[in-house]
Amino acid sequence: MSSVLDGLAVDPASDRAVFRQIADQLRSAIQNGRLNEGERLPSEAQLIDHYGVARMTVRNALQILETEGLTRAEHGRGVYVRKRPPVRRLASDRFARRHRKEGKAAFLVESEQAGARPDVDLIRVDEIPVPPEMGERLKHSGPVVVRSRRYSLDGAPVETATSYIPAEIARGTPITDPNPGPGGIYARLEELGHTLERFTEEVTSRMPTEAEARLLKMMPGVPVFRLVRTAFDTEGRAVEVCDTVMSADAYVLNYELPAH
Amino acid sequence: MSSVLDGLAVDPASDRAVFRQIADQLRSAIQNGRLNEGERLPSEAQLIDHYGVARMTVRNALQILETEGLTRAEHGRGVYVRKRPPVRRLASDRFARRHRKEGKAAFLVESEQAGARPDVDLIRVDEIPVPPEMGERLKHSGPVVVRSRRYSLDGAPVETATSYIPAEIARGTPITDPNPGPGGIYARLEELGHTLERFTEEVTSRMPTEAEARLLKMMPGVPVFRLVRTAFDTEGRAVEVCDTVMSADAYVLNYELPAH
DNA sequence: CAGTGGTCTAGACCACTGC
DNA sequence: CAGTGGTCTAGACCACTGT
Repeated sequence: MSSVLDGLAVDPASDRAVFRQIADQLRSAIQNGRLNEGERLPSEAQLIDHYGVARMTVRNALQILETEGLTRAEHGRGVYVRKRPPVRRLASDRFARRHRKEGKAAFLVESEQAGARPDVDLIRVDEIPVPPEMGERLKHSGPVVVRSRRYSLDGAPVETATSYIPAEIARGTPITDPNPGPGGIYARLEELGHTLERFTEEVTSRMPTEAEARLLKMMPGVPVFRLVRTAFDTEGRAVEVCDTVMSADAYVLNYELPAH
Repeated sequence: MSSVLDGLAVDPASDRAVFRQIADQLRSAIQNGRLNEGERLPSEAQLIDHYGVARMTVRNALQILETEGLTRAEHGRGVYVRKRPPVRRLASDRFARRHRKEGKAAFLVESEQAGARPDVDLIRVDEIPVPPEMGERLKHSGPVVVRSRRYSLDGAPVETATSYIPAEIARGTPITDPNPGPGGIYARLEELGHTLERFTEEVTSRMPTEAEARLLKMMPGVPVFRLVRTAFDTEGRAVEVCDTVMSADAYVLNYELPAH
């Protein structure tokens, strides 16, 4: 019976805790390919037998790997080496006007290029007093129209987005419809005379909240990107802020910076 | 004796596991300010008494909060609500030539603006065969000069960076010195005739490896940004790739995108 | 020293999966 | 059904902190 555990043992006298040593050995088995993506790890019972330790010790070791995002536990089935999901690469020109000409919103265009089936759900439109953070970004203190929605690829949720638009701009326009029409809300803003000139994006990363983990069906050990984009028109006015939370394992963000 | 636990209890009959209920209650105490930054949580013993559960149950609850980055445990002292560290905001024009004119490297300039004491250590310069990923980015297959270093702010490590420069460009120049001189290696590259025209940056986020967590002295539950920047000269040639790993709680990345 | 968290043992019962 | 991971109990000894 050959196994990934062959020849592996822990040193109870070591400074390093036993459960960390076990985690180290399983981690390197994953990293150098003795355990491949999607393969099952030895069961808890097997690890208990092999290392001669208590169940808690084994479970602490497995928890480390799960927290690092290397494995996922499936109740009743086993612990598996996690597969890396297909990633969505965001180009720095993804909001360029030429991509809107086709009458499609950014998310749909990119998904098709990536060969994945896109989906949008949980669409909600409201009018509320502007939240303080968004008021600062918009330099606006009146009410705002809030559009929130969730995006999925091949049925897996990857991103939630919430847009804030000053109500005086959006009220009574297709922007307040669940489906704002071809080209998305940026196309509508331009039709309303707010020709878009530039966007700023602010990117942070952290562990998801419980609510985010549930909405995005996230595995433990995966962080989120928070990306807040502000759209400015040619008069320098901020006309929209979009607050996006993305499962970080599904994204690569690309940006282009000038040298001058 | 008033305490944050006053009136809190768990429902053993609930679908939600007891340790998750305890975590939920502590989490909301943190989020709505009944427990402030830097304050100590009730000790394990107090939680055991209050909820009438075993120690493992309490520890599982505390582990959730630690994984979420909300608390840190200090051996022998207690469990504390984590303070958010000062963040470093990276502007999209941080590599603009005008910022080099003063003869300072980007990191030093930004740190001074932020009012923090910068530090660079663990500097290493080597010449090695190009690693495959970097070869692709550089479109280069020969040897490369590798410069690695670690940056700290006010004594706290925040970022490691490794630069790859084709050896035919860097060999025998100040780029191979531990201290490459005023303006950093970008200034040296321009003196060598490689006027820089643009940079691309690729941003991802994930949990740190063990080695990264150690080097950056990271708290559990904090992800890292990986930022890979490629510098192109006016002839369109990639002259440097810089592979950066940053403690995500210490950074906000800002980018500017054109709309056309 | 007492109080704290870190590690570990040796069980128990449960819910889920696949045969 | 047997095997898996999920939850929980009730202890033990240790290392670190502050008084």
